[in-house]
Amino acid sequence: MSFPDFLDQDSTSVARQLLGCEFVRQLNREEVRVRIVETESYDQADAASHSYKGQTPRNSVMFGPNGHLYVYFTYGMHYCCNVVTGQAGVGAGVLIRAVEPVSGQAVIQRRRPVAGVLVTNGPAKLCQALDIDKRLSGHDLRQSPLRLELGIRYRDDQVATATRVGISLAVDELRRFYVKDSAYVSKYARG
DNA sequence: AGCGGGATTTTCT
DNA sequence: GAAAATCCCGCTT
Repeated sequence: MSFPDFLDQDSTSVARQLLGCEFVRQLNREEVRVRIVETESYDQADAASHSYKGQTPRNSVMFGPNGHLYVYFTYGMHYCCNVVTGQAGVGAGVLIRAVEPVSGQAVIQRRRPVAGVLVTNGPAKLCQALDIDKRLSGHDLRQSPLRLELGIRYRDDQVATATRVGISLAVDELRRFYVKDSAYVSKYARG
């Protein structure tokens, strides 16, 4: 598998295309592979984005080269991770909201001893499962110990578009994408 | 199935 | 000093 070649595009377009891509995490000689099934896009013109008010020490990774990982700490307790998109100098990225395990389930289970889909069906849960924290913020996803690879490709009829979760600004924008038939999605649109 | 609160600390006003 | 791109538990319908 190879590294995605579309990360220089608009973050909303990238968010759709990241569905089906895979994270490969090296943890103490063991490999964990997960497939991305839910994403949200953020960029500088977006009032809900960390980058909306310009570059700060916290969000500076979003303004760097695409293909790096932006990890932020929130609610006093949780880490969430983004794939940085677009051109350097512009603050944009895609929040990874849910993944489904492909291999290395035993390692995930050890880090998150909960049942079923609860292991990775949310942005902070998957960071806990994959041992992602601030140490990996700014990491280049072309390299170990955390790589991003092309995986499977979903057809448009397998993908739902929806509003984002957990924000109070720009709440109506359709910037969230998820795989309709995945049990690991954090929140399904009502209907 | 849905609501409400507590945990806990970084970041910016 | 308040809010935060969340999660988990307990209680109510």
